[in-house]
Parts: sequence; structure tokens; C-alpha cells
Amino acid sequence: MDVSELLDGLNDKQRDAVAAPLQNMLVLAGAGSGKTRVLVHRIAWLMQVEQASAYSIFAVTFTNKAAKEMRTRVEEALKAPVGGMWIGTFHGLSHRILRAHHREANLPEAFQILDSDDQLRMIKRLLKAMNIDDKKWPAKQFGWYISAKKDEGLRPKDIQAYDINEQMMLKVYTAYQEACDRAGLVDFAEILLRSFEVLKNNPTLLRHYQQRFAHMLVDEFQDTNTIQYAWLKLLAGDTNSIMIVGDDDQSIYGWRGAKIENIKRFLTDFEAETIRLEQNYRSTATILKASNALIQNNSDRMGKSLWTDGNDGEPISVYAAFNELDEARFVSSKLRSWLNAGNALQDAAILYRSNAQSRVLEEAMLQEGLKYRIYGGMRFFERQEIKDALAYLRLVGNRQDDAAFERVINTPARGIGDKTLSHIRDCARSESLPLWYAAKAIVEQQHLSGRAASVVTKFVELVEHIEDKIGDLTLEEQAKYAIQTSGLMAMYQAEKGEKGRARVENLEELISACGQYELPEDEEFSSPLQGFLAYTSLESGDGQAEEHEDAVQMMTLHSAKGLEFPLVFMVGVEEGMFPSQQSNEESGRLEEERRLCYVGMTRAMEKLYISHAESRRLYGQEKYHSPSRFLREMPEDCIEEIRIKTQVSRPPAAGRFSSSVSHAAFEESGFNLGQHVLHAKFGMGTVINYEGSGAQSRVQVNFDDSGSKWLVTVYARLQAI
DNA sequence: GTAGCGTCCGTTTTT
DNA sequence: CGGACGCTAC
Repeated sequence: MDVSELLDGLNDKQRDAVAAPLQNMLVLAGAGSGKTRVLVHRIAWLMQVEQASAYSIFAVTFTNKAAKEMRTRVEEALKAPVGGMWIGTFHGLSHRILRAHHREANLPEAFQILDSDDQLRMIKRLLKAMNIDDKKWPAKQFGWYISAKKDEGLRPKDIQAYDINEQMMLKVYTAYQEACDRAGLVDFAEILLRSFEVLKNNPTLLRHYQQRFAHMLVDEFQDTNTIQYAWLKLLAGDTNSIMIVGDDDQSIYGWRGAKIENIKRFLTDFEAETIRLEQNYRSTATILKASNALIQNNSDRMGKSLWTDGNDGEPISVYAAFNELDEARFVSSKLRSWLNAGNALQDAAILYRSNAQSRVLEEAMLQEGLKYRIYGGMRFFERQEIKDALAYLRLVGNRQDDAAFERVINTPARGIGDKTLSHIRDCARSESLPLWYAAKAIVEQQHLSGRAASVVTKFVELVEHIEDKIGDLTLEEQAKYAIQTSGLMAMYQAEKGEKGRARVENLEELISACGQYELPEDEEFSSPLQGFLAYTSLESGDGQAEEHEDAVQMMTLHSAKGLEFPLVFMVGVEEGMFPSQQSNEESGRLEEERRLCYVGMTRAMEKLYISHAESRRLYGQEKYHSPSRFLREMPEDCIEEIRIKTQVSRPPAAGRFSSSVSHAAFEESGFNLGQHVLHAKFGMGTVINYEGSGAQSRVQVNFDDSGSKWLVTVYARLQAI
């Protein structure tokens, strides 16, 4: 193939990265600078120019979506499917190593993955058994502690507990790990840590992988945590070349262990060269100028400034809303015009700092008759009914799986109550047996009443029966059989209401998902079922079924990373909301908030609206937030303030008048904003209550005849704040 | 088991 | 304010 084809259409910097010699490299890739393109072309370059075999390529991402996109695009570039190449997520690839070497990892062949929900249940169970008051010691905190320690690569033996609090954490960590090991279960952090340890403790294995993966590539490197860094370093050894792509300005996951300093550490540890991708192909010059100015307020940056050879575009519009309802209405009315102008709703996104903010916006969309799609929330494979069904299948494959056992022992209800269950748990603990075997033992030893013994026996027989029957069935038939025979289907069919109907539908969808599942060819699974179970845990599935309806995209700023939209609204850009209250209190968190703002702004291609509300109902209380400091950090000439001119007139008899009023309109009404005006008559039966003066004026309008309270905001110039 | 009530708490999320 | 969770009374 002609090499030029790989470099055509790339800018100089992109070419430098794609055609770089075999050495360690950092590609500092700004938002919208074509980093995926570079990664994909680099892989093609390695194969076609450096004659690298597909087997020698190892590419890691954080999300399944990114991994999938990379694979498809590599195949497009090479015009052939690529077998043998390892492209996947940190967890996916680590899991693959664990599967291949489960013996060395001290795991049963059919070991299963605990998601965070399973993990929490497991901890709760342990707390009960250990007589720890979960009021005083919330299970969540243990979960957080355990994951954080594992992310740091720390086992209980590596930790010194100096205070009572940490001693308790450590005690539960130890017990939790023992329980997981006994049951053949690994949580997400364990997948990474265990895979790291397997490689580290088996030099032969390590050498094998090091020799194989001569070319390593890592995406979104700024999000790597300690264990991921160590894992990469171990695999890279002294000889392999590794190209990392990342953007320190887009590091927004520090709170869950990501170490932004890993980028700088990489430069020294790996003696790497740096290439900067600063040309942006996404946003207007105005948006970039404002984003650059904002992010310059952070310290310790690697340094990078985005530019475009495109147009300035429109200024960023800043809307000071009266309250959160007004803000939502503003957004919905702008979206209505956008739609009426012949645009697609799906090209627009509303970004907010926290999920709770979506509700008001949702209501406004509903009112305006605009379709919307909210990202986040419960994923398909995380749903209760799905997890119930999967638990049966897990237990069939691995009787040690205590988490699965606990989940289905009395689901559907079969009369196995707390008492029987605690007998089983006691026996399991004293004999160090998995719950399944404890249950069997307890029946044999006749420690149970006749009725309890018979229901437990029934359960044991049920699981064994399912195992007997499904051996020769297809995956789809296996799932169907387990869901039917277990009584889950009947149980959810009996559940009344919309909820029950949805659950039945989901179970049916699970069966059909089993039918559609294709066992990956080049990955070794002991059975299709095991492949499917891993798939459900590692790829929890989309929130909803892919809606092809034209709808506005609503999501948190975090979930917007990596996406782009012609039209973007950033709402709630207020002190206390964004930056969030706690980021202001905890040291070092402010810069991450600023990066989050930077991420949000750089999602916008053509037009960006930023709004903040002067008053907002929060936790049942009215809060008055000032505009976010981030707004002040954007250059004035990039910003246009919007005020909607509204004649102040007598409002309808009921409801809330929450429109805004311009200085002009207010002055026309005979009021001078330069002075305090208290309790003045305004229109028919209106009382004005004017608080404050100058920059942050607030005006309340009370209608004494209806008794309802009206608020009118008087806007001050933003620069004055 | 579960409806109903009271209490508590309140970023961000992927795997 | 409202959702999640746990406890109590059937």
C-alpha cells in the first residue's frame, strides 16, 4: 500500500505522530484535534511501514465504546479485519489475562465479576456477620476504601492502620477479600490488580507478553490511575515502544483515582518525546479563545493552546436567569427556535454539573413538546430483573459464587427466610465453605426444620436441574430455560403495573440478547455462557435501547467528554453549583472543576449558551448563587449577555411570573435603578421590594391582591460583578 | 413479604 | 424538596 495514503489529510503534527520512529511518545492531544485519527493511523503505519504484526499491537482505552470505535476504524484503514491485535479497555484486557492464567491468578475457571452493586451487597452481608453497625460504618465507605486501595495497588498487608477508623476499614477489607477469594469473585479494581500481580509474579508469563506486545498505545492517558500506570509500565518492559495520547486539561476523574501526574511521570520514566496537537477541527475561534483563556487559570499545565483556521462564529451567549425554571424555559425556547429553523434536535446538548439538575429541564422540554434523551442512569445489565436472571446462570456455572447465591436463594420467594439463611451463613463461615455447599451440608446434617429443609432442598435441586437441562442448549435457550424454570418470569409477570411489564420485557430482551451474542473469535472462553457473563459485567450495556428518534441530548459534563454537538447549553454555571460547593472547600479540586468547564465548552462546535440562575431551589431551600467565577475568566469580547426584554405588566391571576426584565423596561416604568426603592406601587396593586443596589440587584415584585409572590430580576452588567 | 411511614442525606462514573 | 433505605405493622 501507498504510505502516503496513511498521511494524506493529516496536518503536520498529526503526521509527526503517525510517522514517528519507534520510541516512547506522548501525544498531547487537545479537544477536537483528531487524536483517534492519529491513533488509528499510527496502528496502520506500524503494520504497513514498520512491518509490525497484528499480534504485536496492544491498544488500551477506558471505555468499550472507544475500544470498539478504534477497532472499527483500524479495520477501515487497513481494509481488512484485524485478528490477533489486542484492542480493549484496561478491564477487558486485564480480564483476558486473568482468564488465560486463572490458575496462576488463583481463580476458578468460571470466576465471576462483581459490579459495584454486588460489591456493596457483599460488604453489607459481611458487616452483619461481623456485627458492625452499618449506621456508624456505612457499607459505601468500605466499598470506596477497598476500591481506592486496590487502585493504588495496595493489599491489606501493605497497609499500616494508625487510627481506629482505618483499622476498621482494614479489617473489613481483609474479610471482604477472603470472602471474594473463597467465592471466586473479583471486583473491578481487583481485575486490574490481580492481573498486574499475575504478571509480576510470573516472570515467564511476563516475558511472553512483553515479547509479544512490541507496540503499545494508550488512549486518554490522563485518566490512568496508579495501578493502571504500573500495569502498563510492567508490560512495556525496557524494550517495547509505547505511545500515549492524552490531555492534561481534560483530566476530570481525579476523584476516582486518576492521576494527572502520570503524564509527566511518563515523560521521565519512559524518556518520551512530546508532540502537541493543537489545531482544533471542531469549534469556532471564539469558543476556542474563551476555552483557552479559561484553562490558563490552572497551574502546572503541560501547556497547550487550541487554534483553528475556521471562522470566529457567534459569541458565547450568557443568560442570567431569574431562577432554575426560567433557565429551563430559556433553554427550551432556544431549542424550539433551533428546531423551527430546520435543525435536528439531536445536534443539541444540554450539559449540567449534576444529575439532579436534569429534572427541571426535563419538565421544560415536556412542556415545549421537545423530545429529549437523558444519558446516565441505570444500565441494562444492572437492572434488578436482569441481575436476578444472570445470577441463576452464574450459580449454575460456579457454585462457589456466594453473591449469586445470596441473590437468588429466595428470589422468587420460596419460603427461605432470614432464619434459614443465617443458619446457612453460620455454617459457611464456620466451615469456610461457599454458601451453596453450606446449604447442602446443613440439609444433610438435618439442622433444619422439615419445612425449611424441604424448601432448601428444592432450591438445590432447581439449580442442579437447570444445569442438567441446559448443557446442550444454545445460549438463548439456556437463558430462556433458566428464566422460566426458576420462576423469575412468572414472578415478574405477576408484578402489577408499568414496572412489572417493563421487567418482563427486559427479561425477554435479555433472552434475545443471548441469541444475538457472538462469542469473540480470538478470545478463549470456556463456554459461550462464560463469554456472555463476562460481557454483561464488563459492558453494562446502554442506558436505554438505542433511540433513533431525534432528541436533545441531556447529560452531565462528565459524560459529555469525547462528544461534540453543533449547539451546546451549559446550565447552572454558578458558584456553589459549578464549581461545586465541595470543590471549593476541598483543596485542589477547583482546578479539576475548571477542566470540567473546559471540557464542556469544547464540546460546542458552532454555538455555546451558558446560563446561570440568580435564585435556585436546592434541597427545598431558595439559594442565591452568584455567577460562576469561570464566566469571569472568559474574555469579555467572546461573550454576549442576553436579556430578554419583557414588559413588566400585571401577571395572570395565579401562578408565577418569572420572566426577566431589562434595565430599559424597568426604567420605562418609572424606576431609577440607582437607588433603593422599597415598597413602591407598581402597576395595579403591585408592590416592589428592591433589595441591594449596583451589581447584584434583586427585585421582588409582590402582588398584594393575589397574595402570591412575584420576582423580577434586574440585571446588572456582568463585568461589574 | 410488603405497604406505608419515618429518617437521612444530598457531585461527578467506568469498568 | 424528593429519593433511597430501613423499620414496623400487618
